[in-house]
Parts: sequence; C-alpha cells; structure tokens
Amino acid sequence: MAVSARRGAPLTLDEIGTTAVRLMDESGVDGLSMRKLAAELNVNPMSLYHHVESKDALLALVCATTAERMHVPPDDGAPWQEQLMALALDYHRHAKEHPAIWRYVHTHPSLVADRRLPVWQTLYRILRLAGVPESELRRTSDILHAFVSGFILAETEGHMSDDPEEIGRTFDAAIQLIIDGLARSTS
Amino acid sequence: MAVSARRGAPLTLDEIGTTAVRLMDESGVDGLSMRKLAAELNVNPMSLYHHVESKDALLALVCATTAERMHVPPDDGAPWQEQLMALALDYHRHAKEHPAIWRYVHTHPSLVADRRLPVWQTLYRILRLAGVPESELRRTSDILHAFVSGFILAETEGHMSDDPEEIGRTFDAAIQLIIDGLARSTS
DNA sequence: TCGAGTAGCCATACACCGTATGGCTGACGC
DNA sequence: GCGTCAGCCATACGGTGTATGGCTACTCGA
Repeated sequence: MAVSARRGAPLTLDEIGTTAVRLMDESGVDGLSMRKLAAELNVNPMSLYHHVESKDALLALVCATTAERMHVPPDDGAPWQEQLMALALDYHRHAKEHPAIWRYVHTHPSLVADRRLPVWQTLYRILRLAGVPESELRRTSDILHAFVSGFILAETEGHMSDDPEEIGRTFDAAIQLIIDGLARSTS
Repeated sequence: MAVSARRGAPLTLDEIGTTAVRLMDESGVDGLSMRKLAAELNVNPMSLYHHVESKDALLALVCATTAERMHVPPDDGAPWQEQLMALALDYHRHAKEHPAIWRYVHTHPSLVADRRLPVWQTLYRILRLAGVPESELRRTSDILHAFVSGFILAETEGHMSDDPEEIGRTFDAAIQLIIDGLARSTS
C-alpha cells in the first residue's frame, strides 16, 4: 500500500476534508490550495489526487460535509414564524462560523442542492406548517435560500454595517419581512 | 510617449474597460486575465499596469462602469409596487446580459456600494414612495439588494429551474413576496 | 511460496496566473 | 540641447492546478 514516507498512517478522505475545512476557516479560499493542503498533511500534492478527483471535487466535499453537519432546530411545536426565524438564525450562525466555506457555497449553490440535507428537510417542514402548498415548496424554499445567501454574502463582504448588532437587527428585519410576505401570500 | 510597437494608437482606460467587459461576457471570469486582455489589445501584459493598478482595480472598474450604465426605469407616477417590480426586472435583465460581471459584483457587493449610482437613487426614491422612513432607507435597500443578489447568483449557477419562464415566474413571486412584506411592515 | 495486480504515494514537468523590477523610446517644457 | 517623464516592454519570480509515469509494499489466487 505504500504509506507515505513522511507520515505513519495513510491518508483518509476524512482527514483531508477536516484539514481543508480548517485551512479555509483560518485563511479563506486562498488559504486552501492543493499544495498548501498537502504540506499541512505532510504529503506530496499529487497524493491528494488518489482520494479526490480535483480541487473542485475537494471543495464540493468540504461544502457537503459542512452543510450536513449544520445544526437545525428540532420541531418544538412553536408557530411556523418562530421556527422559521430559529432556522434562519441557526443558518446565519453557522455561516458566520465558516465564512469562507459558505461564501463558496453561496456562489455555487448547486453544491447544496441535495434536498435530503437536514436544512432543506427542516425548511420544507416549516413551510408546510406555514401552509405553503406542496407544489410551491421547491420554489418558496429556493426563494428563501436565495435571500439568505445574498444577505450573508453581503455581510461577509463587509457591505453591511460594521456593527454586528446592527447587522443582527437587519437580519431580523429581513427575515421578518419574508415572514410577513409569506403570511400574506398564504392567507 | 512611446506608443506600442504593435499598435498604432496608445491604450486608453476606456478601451481596456470595454475589452475587459467583452472578455468576461464571452467567457466568464476565467476568460479575463491580464495576459489574455493584453493579447486581445495587442499589447504587453505589463503595459496594462500603466493604466490600472492591479487586476482587482480592473475588475472594480469593469463593475463600476457596468453598474453605471444599467438602465433604470423613470418615475412614471405609477404605484410604488409597480415601480419596484419594474426596477427589479430591469436589474434582472441587466444581470442576465452580463452574467459573469454581475456574478462578480454579487460576490463583491462593496464594488457597487456607491449610493450615488442610478440604481440606488431610483431604489431610494421608490422606497420613499412606499413610505419607508428615511432612517430605514439604507437598511431596507440593503435587504432588497441582498435578496436580488442571492436570487441571481442561484440562477446563474443553475440552481434554479432549467426553464427560463419558470425562473421568471419565480422571480416575480419573489419580488411580490418582498413587496407584500414591505407593504405590511410600512402600513 | 510465488507471481500478478493494485492501492497509495511521489518526482517531474507543463501551462497558466499576477506582478515586481528595471530598462527602452520618444514627446514635451525649458 | 537637455532633463523629465509617460508609455511601453522583456525578463523573472513565486504561485496555481494537474497530466504523466514510476516506485513500493501490500493482498490475493494458484
């Protein structure tokens, strides 16, 4: 099996993914290159290609696992407005913890297109609760996600206020606006 | 003045900007490199740096001029809901004409932060018409822009439907949702 | 026990990128 | 006539993703 000369153990996909996430968290998209990642793992750059097809595939892996691990609020029986707000806040928090990764996700939304992801499942549940008909679920969820995407992008890019509290208020106002719009169009 | 050996006339910023826009329109962000741009202009790559400080500056120039040239609907006295929809549609159309550029804009929103741009001026006017108080103009406009950003990003990334008409309907639905939300929160 | 196959790793090389550095040329003001 | 300087360019550096091909050490069938 020819384990790396510079390491005891063989590489694993998991280790690659975890390190890639760390690099992106630490120093942004530019902080993640095949060469830097390899250096971090004490391995030759080309060794990575035995576990990952390309850099795009690596990034897809990173995004998918990050999306999968996101915490989503459980169904606590609260009104849909509150649950939607809670989900949005969880999403927002998670995005702020991994800004570079979510920045990439938001510019490549098809990477989280998988409707079986917890986020989508939860969103669907809440939208059903809000009275959105089955045929409109896909569209409505796309709209909501597009919105939150845009917001977080603008925020991580520094286009919003400098004051985190102010940003929080704006986010609340935004979600509230969406909720109001939803309430009107489903009533 | 040492005009280029391979060209008759000296370079102009305008020519650089125009060609850069064309390259991005034709072949995306990757289609625009300092070297390709120079080749297109029959010039040495380093010559560009006498007109533009860096590639980032070049992209900022491209985005700014594109944003400035966007068509915005005139004040026709219609209700604010109609005017807002018209503005959104203009924005959407413009974005579809220059997908790569707007993709870049939406991932670097501070590039169009200048509130004197026609888009912002028009948006402010419409929001005032809708009864948004002066102190909320900045926040509300940020929210709207964030939303449209996210939508267009998702669309150009292929995350939405394949059918352009369906996308159009979704966009309408989205703006309508925003309008409903606005109407409720300002009444 | 031996040979083939193969998973894992790596060295080298290629084409591309942005741009720092420094030098050439020719127009201009004095 | 001469200095200054805008405009242009050749070269080079360090970075990128990845194609190619070869090495090693393990597993497995005979």
